[in-house]
Amino acid sequence: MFSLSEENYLKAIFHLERSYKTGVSTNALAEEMETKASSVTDMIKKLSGKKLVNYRKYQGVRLSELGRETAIEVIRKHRLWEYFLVEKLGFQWDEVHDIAEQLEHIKSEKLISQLDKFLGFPKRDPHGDPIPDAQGKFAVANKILLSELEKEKMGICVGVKDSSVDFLRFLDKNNIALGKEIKVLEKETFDGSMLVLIENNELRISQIVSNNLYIKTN
Amino acid sequence: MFSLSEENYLKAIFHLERSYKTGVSTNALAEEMETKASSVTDMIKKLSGKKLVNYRKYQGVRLSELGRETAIEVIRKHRLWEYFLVEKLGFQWDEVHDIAEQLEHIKSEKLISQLDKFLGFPKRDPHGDPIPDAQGKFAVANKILLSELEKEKMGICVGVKDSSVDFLRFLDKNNIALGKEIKVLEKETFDGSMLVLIENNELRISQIVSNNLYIKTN
DNA sequence: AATATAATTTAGACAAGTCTAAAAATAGGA
DNA sequence: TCCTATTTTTAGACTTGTCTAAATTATATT
Repeated sequence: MFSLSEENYLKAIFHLERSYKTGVSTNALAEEMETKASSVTDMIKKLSGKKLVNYRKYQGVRLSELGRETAIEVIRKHRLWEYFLVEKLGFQWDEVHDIAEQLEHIKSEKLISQLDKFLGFPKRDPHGDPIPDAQGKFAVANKILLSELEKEKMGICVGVKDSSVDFLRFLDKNNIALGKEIKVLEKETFDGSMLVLIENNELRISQIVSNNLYIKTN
Repeated sequence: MFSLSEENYLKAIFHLERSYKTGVSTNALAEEMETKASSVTDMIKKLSGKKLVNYRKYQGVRLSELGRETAIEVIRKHRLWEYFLVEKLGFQWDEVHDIAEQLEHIKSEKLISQLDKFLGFPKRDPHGDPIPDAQGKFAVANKILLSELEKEKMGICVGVKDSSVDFLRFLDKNNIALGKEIKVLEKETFDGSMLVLIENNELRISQIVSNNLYIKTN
């Protein structure tokens, strides 16, 4: 249907649209795709010709309905494969991204529907991100950043914002994992750090970390 | 490491080397790859430059040691994925080839070793073909064509030579599957057909079929 | 051994996706 | 508003893998 490159662009635009509500700029897309702005312009024209994006010169791009559906389908595949790699093949959550980047481009509807069934229709991938269902519907977010959690309140780790290998390794090293309960003991105003309790261990956490960890409350 | 196209050529040369012991001809490779002879020549030059094949103009190609190892690694991946699709995801054996053609090019050593372990280190894929182990060793063949089986002798179906969808469908329709015991009741000399017994059913089989079905004896 | 036919290679072109360098458009500050 | 800095687009080139058409080499037949 669509090429590997086209799918990757659609995915990147989808993710960037959260921050660029009025349209994703060429430079932002170039940085996300680790390529040059001129290459982005070329590809945008192609996507536009295929009715996958809406584009007016110098005004940035936005996904069309078709483009959004396609992007969500790729994201669905990516997250299902990540779940498979962790739950069935015993990978760590910081090892799966690059492999899923390849697997997400395999073309077979039946493969994905059977995989979904085999995995028990999981709702979230190992990083806590929702897995779209076959109709493209996401589970609702219902999560806040740890940094937004008030003193003395508690919640459960449900996801990470930054899923870089370094950050995931840091979390593992400090025994922070999805599903674990976390309680805010103290918040320092001057540097934004906080003291938290996780499995009876007190831990001081920087603002950078608390800004990258999602918590489900109540 | 190597491109998708390069891997496909190596795999094709590997398979053709069984019939073309002295070197695989350009035309044979072109037919196998469903491309033109001139494209094959171009690619062979590239493979030769990468020390994957031995090539002298007009003399056909043969895999180098490196080329053979690479081809076997791709075949290992293909067959492990086929096994996964049938045994874990519930696919029929005639549906898996095209999907495995895509999955075989995913690059990750750990993915394959973990998949192998998850599947219980299977020795044969759903078509009865041996799955090379991590060192590239194949299980020994020990099989003959049904057409070579003598009257009154019996054996077990272990594989197919032609794994076209049509042929696999035909086998399913006639209740012939891998692992089933088959006995030759009669052989007709004039048309090569034979009467066989499979699960208490008598069945007349043409020579074309018996030439495409592998049997393990004793 | 000469010649016709078949197989193979070469030459030049094309599409996809990328790049560099230059041109054009936009945005922000005086 | 005008000018400058930034962003974006265009033009032309390159790589990979493919193609057609023509040239070359090998094979087979007499």
